[in-house]
Amino acid sequence: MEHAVGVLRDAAVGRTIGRVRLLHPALRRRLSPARARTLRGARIESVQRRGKHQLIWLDDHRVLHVHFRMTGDWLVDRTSDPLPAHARAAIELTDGTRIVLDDPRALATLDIHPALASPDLGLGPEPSDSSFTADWLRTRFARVRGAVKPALLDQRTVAGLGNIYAAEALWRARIDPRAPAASLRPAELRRLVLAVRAALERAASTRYGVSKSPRFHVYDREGKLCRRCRTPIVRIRQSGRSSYFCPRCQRAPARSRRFNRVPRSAPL
DNA sequence: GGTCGCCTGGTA
DNA sequence: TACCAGGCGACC
Repeated sequence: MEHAVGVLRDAAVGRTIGRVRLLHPALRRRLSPARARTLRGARIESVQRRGKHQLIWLDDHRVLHVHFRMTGDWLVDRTSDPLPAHARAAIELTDGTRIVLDDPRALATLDIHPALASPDLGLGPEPSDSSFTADWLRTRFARVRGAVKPALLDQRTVAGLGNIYAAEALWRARIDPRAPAASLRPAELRRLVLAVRAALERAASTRYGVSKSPRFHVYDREGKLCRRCRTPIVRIRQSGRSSYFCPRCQRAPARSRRFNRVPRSAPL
């Protein structure tokens, strides 16, 4: 994401939109071509990332709001070039630059927000923000009945964390993805904060090929050996998504096991 | 909370 | 051919 935003910023800021082409019916259903036409002549003032969202601020104070979903990316070329195979939208600038939304699965979204209405994205803190703390997680998770992994994927908990890096972070923090979110102890929450940051920093550096170490510790490693304890990695399904974890070094917290135990006084 | 549908492409 | 996919909103 950081990379994509940089590409967009370099190509677009300070330039003027000539036209925006919507090249896939799903995008045209969401944003009418007539509305897209109103972007003509707008100057791009700045580009901002919030979580997985990209906000393109225009000089008329409207916001062009882009979300890549699964497979979106930017390709920058020239208006005169042939369109790439999976071009779903194209932002043509008056200087001849073309910013192509390349998106094989065509799940990315484009929206225009009216002037003076800063979009409410419903996001929690960025992982790097000082407000993303163990205390914040404790507050969030206290109201959650379900497992920690789905709770961590909720963008209101932390902005920008996806399925892969949620799995990676839980592995780093040695937390069972099935553990009830509300059962996590302070020490685990502190580890989780650091682990989320570490996992995402790793994601950013991998993007540039800085790191030579393997891409993932657990994600997509079903049956392969845990890098810490050599136990085979397990894949399960949680809220419709794959979760990968090490059944040995990501144990459910001791406290939740105690909670689950039937009290001695309870009748059988 | 969980499941489905959106879309298309890669892989077994 | 079937299943899988890094997200998310609509729906139960």
